[in-house]
Amino acid sequence: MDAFFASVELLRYPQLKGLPVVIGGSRHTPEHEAQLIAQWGSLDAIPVEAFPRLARYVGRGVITTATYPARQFGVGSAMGMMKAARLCPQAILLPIDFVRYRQYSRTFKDVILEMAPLMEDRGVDEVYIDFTLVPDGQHEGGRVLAASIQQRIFEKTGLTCSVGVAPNKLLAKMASEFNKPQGISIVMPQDVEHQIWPLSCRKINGIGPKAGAKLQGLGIVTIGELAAKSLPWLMQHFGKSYGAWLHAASHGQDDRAVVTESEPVSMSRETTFDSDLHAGHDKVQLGAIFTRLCERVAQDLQRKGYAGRTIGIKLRYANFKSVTREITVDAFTQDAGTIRRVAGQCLKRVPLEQSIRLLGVRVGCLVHWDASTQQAEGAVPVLPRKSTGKGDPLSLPLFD
DNA sequence: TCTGGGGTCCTAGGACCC
DNA sequence: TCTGGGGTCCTAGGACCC
Repeated sequence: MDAFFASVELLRYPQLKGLPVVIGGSRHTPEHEAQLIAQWGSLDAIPVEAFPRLARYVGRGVITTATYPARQFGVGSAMGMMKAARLCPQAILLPIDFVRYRQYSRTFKDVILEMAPLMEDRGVDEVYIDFTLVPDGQHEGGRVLAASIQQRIFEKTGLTCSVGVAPNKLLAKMASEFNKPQGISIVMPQDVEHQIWPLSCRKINGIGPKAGAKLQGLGIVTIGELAAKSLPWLMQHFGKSYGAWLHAASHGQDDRAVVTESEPVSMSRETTFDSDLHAGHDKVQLGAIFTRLCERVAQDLQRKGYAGRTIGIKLRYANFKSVTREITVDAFTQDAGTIRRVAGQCLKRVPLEQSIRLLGVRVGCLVHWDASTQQAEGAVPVLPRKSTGKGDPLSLPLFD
């Protein structure tokens, strides 16, 4: 989806079309929306001058999305708000409304599922679609189906998206970036040399800041330069696994399937404080936040029907260094009190001299859970045996 | 310019078992 | 007097993605 969060906001504030708008910082609340409607009659009646500007923002947030006019100023997602404010102080700042974005996410994905049932969810604004067996999926290299998906999504939501069509997910993802917004790009295997090789390595999904910097240090900037390196050379510098992957990716090779079903591995809640807190001085406040995080994770587990037995915490110090601790217990749980108790044990094993900027709680090793019977549903992972095996005929040593 | 929140996967060492 | 080989699980950290 093109500038997804911002585009959803423009649907309710059409008067902001064409202007630099960024989403981030605070959360949308129904109360604030009600107040705006009371004041102006309707949301689309609010004059542009009345919207808050980025320049006024004070705090720790990051930009989640910027409209294309805002991107002209160098503002982009994941950028700190204070930096963005310097680059484009006049940009209009809107709070994040995840509830609404999820609704639009569900809608556009349902549109796609009607047209092409093999769809892999890649988050709130992105999917992979298998065109292979869809009627007309091969017409004009996929362009016809891509265009009709775009049109149906626009009819249902008023939102635009960009589509990349290619023989695998790696290339399709890259192709989808070529013509944003509202673009369609097709990459055939024989196009890799002239369409992919000139691009920066960082355009490959899976090469991030660290790998990108390491590659640059080795004199490799473009994908073509990466493709020119031998497999043994890459494995020598990046390890067997990642090296082999780099080699394949640089040649446009990717055999991952489109995965239509998946189970969650963990659920977590975390929060960054408005200002740093200290375990000694702010004990009461931290305790309340900690308990609240445990309650929220428990609530998430219960709502979605899961329980877990690995309970962990995350802590980020004022210097941005993070530590994690986790404990795996015998019994699965989705209970806030149990989570709080075990997470408390984790917290005891972490140094607390420094000030803290973030606290998080995580539950992993999940199973489907029936709250009424307090039992796992379906296949339960086998718990490791705690016994020494003494007296168990099946565990007699084969040799000494 | 100090950097959100929710995830996944990988690596590597140690415990423990046969 | 230093000592095999295979496996799984647990833990901590880190890279990366949306």
